[in-house]
Amino acid sequence: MIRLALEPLVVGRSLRVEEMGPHDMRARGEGRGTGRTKAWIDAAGLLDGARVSRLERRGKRLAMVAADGRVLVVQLGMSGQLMLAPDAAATHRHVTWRVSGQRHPLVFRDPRRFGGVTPYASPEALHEAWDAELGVDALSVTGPQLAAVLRGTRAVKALLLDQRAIAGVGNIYADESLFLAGIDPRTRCAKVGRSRARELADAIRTVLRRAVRTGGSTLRDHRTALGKPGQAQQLHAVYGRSGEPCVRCGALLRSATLAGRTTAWCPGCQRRSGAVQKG
DNA sequence: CAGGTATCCTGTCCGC
DNA sequence: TGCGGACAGGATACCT
Repeated sequence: MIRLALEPLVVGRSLRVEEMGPHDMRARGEGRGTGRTKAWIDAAGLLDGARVSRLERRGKRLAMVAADGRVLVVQLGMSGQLMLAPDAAATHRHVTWRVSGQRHPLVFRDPRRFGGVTPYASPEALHEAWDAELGVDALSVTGPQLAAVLRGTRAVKALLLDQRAIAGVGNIYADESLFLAGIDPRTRCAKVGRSRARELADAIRTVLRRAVRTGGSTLRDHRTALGKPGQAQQLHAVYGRSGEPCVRCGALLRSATLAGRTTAWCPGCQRRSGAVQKG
């Protein structure tokens, strides 16, 4: 979504770092302080004077690849925004780039500072890192690919949140995908058979494509790269609806903490694979 | 190995 | 109106 929206606005254009926020952000392998660390200044300033040749995305990470080979990856975390729009909020801006030929700057802002930027010396270095840290991209995951990582005793919900297994699924869309596939989030990975793995892969692609098409889920702060609220939250069948009746079967939706995250599901529609369901 | 928990931050909402 | 606490879209370090 963000990549699709920004691509026509920044590719082929040059960047100037116009402003840097007062705080440093997470830079891989570095701690954070209240002031600016050298790592942060190096990362945030990396694309100063660079011409953007393309944008690449895998999972939740977006890479801006410069014509001279420099690469800057942006991760938004929980509250991050990357936008080129007239109404980008002025607070919590961490990097502001002037984009040649564009009236409005490109802004990376993130109130909670869970996001960050990571510099790479080349596209090769970028891909090497991504291959090591990220699994197959969720927007195009296939049944066999998912089946290959569905091993072990952990809950399938935990696997969906593991970016090394599948890259790009977060808490909302993990729950929505499991609902669409009719799988109980507590199901152990190894209990998910091949056919259900395919159904889950289909569900993940469907849910994410829908979310991309509708601009993502705006619960509060989220905005598209053009500054508009998303609409995907209107499609939520289970996320944030614990206690309400299931849209499919009417049973009351349950919730529990799983893999450290609030998890909602329908006890009627979603079942554990394999053995007979038990309380 | 895998699960739970704490941690990094700020903003918002709710109950008192 | 103010205040404390719970909670939030993510990721990781560190326990057990």
